[in-house]
Amino acid sequence: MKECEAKDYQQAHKKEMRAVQDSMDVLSGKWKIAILSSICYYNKRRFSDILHDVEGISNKMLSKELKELEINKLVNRSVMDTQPITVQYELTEHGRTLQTIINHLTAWGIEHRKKIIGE
Amino acid sequence: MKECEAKDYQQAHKKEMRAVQDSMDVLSGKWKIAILSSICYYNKRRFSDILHDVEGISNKMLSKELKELEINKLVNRSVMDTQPITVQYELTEHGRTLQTIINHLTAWGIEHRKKIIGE
DNA sequence: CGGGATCCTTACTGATACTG
DNA sequence: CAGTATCAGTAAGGATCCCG
Repeated sequence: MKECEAKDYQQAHKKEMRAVQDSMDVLSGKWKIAILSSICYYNKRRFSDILHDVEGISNKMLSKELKELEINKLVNRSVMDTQPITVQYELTEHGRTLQTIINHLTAWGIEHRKKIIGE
Repeated sequence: MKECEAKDYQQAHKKEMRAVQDSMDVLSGKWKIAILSSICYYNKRRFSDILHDVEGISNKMLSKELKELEINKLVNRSVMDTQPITVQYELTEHGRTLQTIINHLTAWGIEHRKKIIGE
C-alpha cells in the first residue's frame, strides 16, 4: 500500500469513529436508552409513567435526560391542558430510526449475558 | 387487555430493557467503541498503536478500558516474546459479533449529525 | 403533576512521573 | 514498550425540599 493510500485508509477510519462517537454521545449514559425504550414501547408516555417504568431513576435525572433527548430531537414534549397539568412524551420520526439499533442491542445483550454471566 | 396480560406485557418490556442496559454497560463510556473500532479495523493492534489511533486517550484510560473489554471477553490480549515486550490485542469471536451494531451506530451517527448540527 | 434548586457523595478522567 | 501509582479536578448521580 502506498503511503497516500494508507493515509486515506486512516482518514476513513477516523471519520467512522467520529460517527460512532456522535451516536454514543447521544445514547450512552445510564438512562437514555431505557427512557427511549419506555416511551416507544407505549408510544406516548407521561413523565410520572416513565419515572415508574425506569427503575431507580430520580426525577432530577429523568428531567435532565428528557431535556437532552429533546435537544437531540429524539423525543417530543407536549403539555396537555388538563388539571393538573400532564406532559406527554413521544418519539420523533428521527427517534424512531433508533428502533433497529435498540433491537440489535437487545439481542446482543441477551447473548452477552449468556456468555459472561451464564457460564 | 386483561390485567394479567398487561403484566406480561410489562414484564417482557423490562426484560428487553435489562438486555439493552447490559449491552450499554459494556459499550458505553468515552472510549470503548473507539478502541474496539481501532483493533478490528487493523485486525491486530499493539497497545501503543491503539494509544495513537484513539485521539486524546491517556495510557491509564486505555489500560483500564482494555482490561474491562478483556473481562467482558470482547478482546484477547497476548504478550509477544519480543525485546522489548509488545502486546497484541485482537477481537474475540464474541467481540466480532458487535460489528453489525457498530456499523449501524456509524450510519446513524452520520444521519444524526446531519439532522442536529448540520441545519 | 411535572419539574427546578440545593447539597452532597462518589465515580470518572487527565497529567505527570515511575517501573520491569 | 506496556503498563502502574499518585494526585487532583470535574462531572455524574442520588436525596430532599420546594414551587406553580
